[in-house]
Amino acid sequence: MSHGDKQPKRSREERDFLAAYDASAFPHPSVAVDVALITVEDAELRVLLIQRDEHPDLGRWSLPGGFIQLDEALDAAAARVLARDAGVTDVWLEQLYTFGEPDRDPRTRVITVAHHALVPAATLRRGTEERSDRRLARIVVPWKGDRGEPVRAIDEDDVELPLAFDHAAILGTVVQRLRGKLDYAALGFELLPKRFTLRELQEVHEAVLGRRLNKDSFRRRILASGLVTATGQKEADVVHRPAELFRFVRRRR
Amino acid sequence: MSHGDKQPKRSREERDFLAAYDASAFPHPSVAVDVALITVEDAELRVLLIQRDEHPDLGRWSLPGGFIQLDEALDAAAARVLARDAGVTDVWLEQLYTFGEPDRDPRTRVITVAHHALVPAATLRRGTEERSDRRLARIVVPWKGDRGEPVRAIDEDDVELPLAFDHAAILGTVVQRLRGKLDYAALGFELLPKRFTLRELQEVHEAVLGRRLNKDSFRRRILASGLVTATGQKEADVVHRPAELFRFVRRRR
DNA sequence: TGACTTAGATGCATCATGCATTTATCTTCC
DNA sequence: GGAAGATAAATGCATGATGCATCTAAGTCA
Repeated sequence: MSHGDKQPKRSREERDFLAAYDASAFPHPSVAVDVALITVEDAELRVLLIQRDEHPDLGRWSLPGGFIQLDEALDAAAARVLARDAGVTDVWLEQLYTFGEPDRDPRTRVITVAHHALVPAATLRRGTEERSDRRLARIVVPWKGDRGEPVRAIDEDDVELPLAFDHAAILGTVVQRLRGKLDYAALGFELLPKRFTLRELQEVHEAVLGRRLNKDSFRRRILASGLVTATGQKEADVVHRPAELFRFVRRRR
Repeated sequence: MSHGDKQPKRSREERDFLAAYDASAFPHPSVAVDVALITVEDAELRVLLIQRDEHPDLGRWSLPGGFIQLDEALDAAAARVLARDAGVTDVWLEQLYTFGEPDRDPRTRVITVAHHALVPAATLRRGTEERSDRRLARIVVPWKGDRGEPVRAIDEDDVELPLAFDHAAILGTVVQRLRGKLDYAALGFELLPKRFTLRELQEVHEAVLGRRLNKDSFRRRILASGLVTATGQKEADVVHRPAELFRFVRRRR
């Protein structure tokens, strides 16, 4: 996102106004960020959840999140929360949508700027030590297409994890947005290691979209896009003909 | 957007926690909404701008906006601002993106949840009395595609209107989003009167996309979509063969 | 009445997609 | 060592969408 128009020169009068400005003259809401850290493992869409150890919604599962600091940009707050709670840095991270229903948090008015982040499963497993209050939960999407309605989270033992606040709705919006962006943005690569086969890329796309894709058409489309290039290497340890390994090529503008 | 998970039953302990919660324990930013009210007139994308009569950025042109109230949903605040400053209600209105760079407002930390609204030009001209501090400015997009970089605003006398705060960047994001949604969302109809010709619809699409479209392909695609239906009426007062008037049909789910 | 303009239909070449078929290349089992 | 089983990867073809050219229709205006 592009910000930072150069500041105009300010008059003496305007500087006086700014010096006298009292921001506390009217009530302010709390502003937080929540981050849905998404990965694909075993051809299924997953998200990192943390069990709340405080009221409200104690015991329920939530996205990593926290209140923003007054001198901190929104994406910087999201990156901070992600590093603190998930131990990951330098991942694809984008603002998603801002949730601000007056009653979404029982404490007080909390507006949350939801973000989503993508990371390869291998990176996440490496960074996330096993803690009982963390789960890489499967996202179960009870709708087709781009409706964006709430989703459910299921852990590895097929137990549903009750979600805190409106995080089921936030995750529904995450899935909706990812499905919408997958076609024209190079998202799939963010979920894969540096080298990958076209089948792995297709499985990632299918996990995000929640439907099967035609293999030949997918291959032709990806190869024609110029987004991948063959490495000359082949995958190993498979019980069939090994596929060629590709890597992502940043698109020329 | 789907919110409002039914609230879980709260324990006595949790209710005590909530009663004792002190939201003022840490500093809060200000939260505002800004609304880009977009229309298409003379095959050009336009936006309603208001000249600021207060510091900061006095004299510069800004989107309608205002601080949110503590008991008010974000889209309700956007609708309130739109009714107050533009006199329009019941228009297509959607959240766009949240802008929160720490220095985007010189007064204090102001995070703004930007929205965009679409309205037919005829409706807007009817609702907007002529005021010297209002302009329906042309949006000049100095980039192609979906880059989303800042844009410029030009009034009817070809005078550039300097934009307040980061509103040039907000408007750039508006154009980016509209271009992205136009294909798969029924946006064009929001910018047209109830009955319209396919040429008018195409001109709206071209104004949003900033490029010419193939006429035959556009006609076939729209007619095949099932989103429009012929009314049997024809346009009047044109110096050539009159085109059939169509109306929008809400898509069956 | 004819010039002018745009609407709207038709035909065709091109390209993307879905599907079936064939061959290639690996592991595992006998 | 060879056959079975799996998937990779290429090829061919039918189908549908798109871009483009052409032709006719239906208005206004001089």
